[in-house]
Amino acid sequence: MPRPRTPLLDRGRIRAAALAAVDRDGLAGLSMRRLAADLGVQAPSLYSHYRTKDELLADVADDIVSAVDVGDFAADWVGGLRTWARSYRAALAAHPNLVPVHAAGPARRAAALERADAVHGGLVGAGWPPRYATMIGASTKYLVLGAAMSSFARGFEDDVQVYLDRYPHLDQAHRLREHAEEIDADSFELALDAFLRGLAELHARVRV
Amino acid sequence: MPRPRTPLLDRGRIRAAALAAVDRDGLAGLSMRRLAADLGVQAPSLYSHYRTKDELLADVADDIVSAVDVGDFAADWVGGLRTWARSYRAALAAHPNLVPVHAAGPARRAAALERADAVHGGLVGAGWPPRYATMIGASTKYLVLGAAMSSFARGFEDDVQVYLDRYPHLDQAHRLREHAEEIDADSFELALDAFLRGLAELHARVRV
DNA sequence: ACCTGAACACCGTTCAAGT
DNA sequence: ACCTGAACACCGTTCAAGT
Repeated sequence: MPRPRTPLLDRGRIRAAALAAVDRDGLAGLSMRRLAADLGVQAPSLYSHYRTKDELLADVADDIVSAVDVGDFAADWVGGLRTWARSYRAALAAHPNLVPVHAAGPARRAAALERADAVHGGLVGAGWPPRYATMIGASTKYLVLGAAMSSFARGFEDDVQVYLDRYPHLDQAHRLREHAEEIDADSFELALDAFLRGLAELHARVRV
Repeated sequence: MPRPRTPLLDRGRIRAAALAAVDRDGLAGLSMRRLAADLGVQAPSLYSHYRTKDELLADVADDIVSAVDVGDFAADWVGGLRTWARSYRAALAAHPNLVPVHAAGPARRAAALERADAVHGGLVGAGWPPRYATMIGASTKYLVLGAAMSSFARGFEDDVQVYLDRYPHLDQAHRLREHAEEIDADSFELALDAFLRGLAELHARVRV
């Protein structure tokens, strides 16, 4: 096979194909060989563009985080946090199989670091002591990552018999799956609302 | 090799070795071959006791969940939630590499289902409508799983140079790692406190 | 019933060779 | 510079054979 005039691959095409494969087959279902096959090349060709599979996945995750909105801290910090959390959760929930990669932290991923920087700056600018800004950033991330990854509703089986008899309070649990998306979204909104409400109370006390 | 008088393996020993291996090498580092070697047998021997690696991991996860305390709902639901969330987070954080397995949901794991049942019953018994009880259970699980898995503080590098210049508000981020445990624990307490405070406000409104 | 060696169909990654 | 085939050191799981 002669080397083609224009390269067969580039990093963008590899990322797009990897994301599609992870959405389709799950994180465990992604292999460099299958990904290469999707792109019409052999597996080792990928290593001309990405040094490892992990580096590729980190880059895919950073693409997704680019859609997260941290621009609402100017007016008030509660609104800034709410916009951040909602857009963060929406971005992650669109590709739930990739959430474990986000969980690894920003480390050296540029888009993720820019967001962490903006959130911290927004909170400190609103009067939160740096230590609290760190904790609030962490807390919100816990909520978003937990919500995006764990899909409470999808964690139950839809077979009634599994829960009947032994778990009296779970007699409706088999119905969770069919409304999973709605329940997960509503649960996240409830959690965010309660959390921000509690934070606002705390804010008054911390400023003195 | 003759078959020994007493079996070399049993499910309990396999689970204990698997948990130790996951704590040591991470979830990705666990292989049935290495696990078998740790136990002094060949890999296929494991399949006389567990049908698949996934089934083994689900069982290990269920062992861990057995330590979670859901017995505090009798007096008041806020205290019940707090005890549940704290003991849940502590149990998971003791084996953070295993959190993705917990994230898969209770499904058919007995200990996990008993806890889900008790939490739902406790909340409904305290006057929450079933729909809210579901959402509160989900919300709390988001917080716990997110906190146990993502370790906000460990997500940053401890090299100063990585963040300097480009991310002005992250100028202290390289210090996060050395206080990671404390920061993660405090952040979780802050989140739980704010969340419960907000829920208490909501409770008053929902009961009318 | 429980354990073994051999085998099947996979992995991520490296490397010398081709253009 | 980019892609290839071959190879290395692994995987989870199955299965016939042993006791």
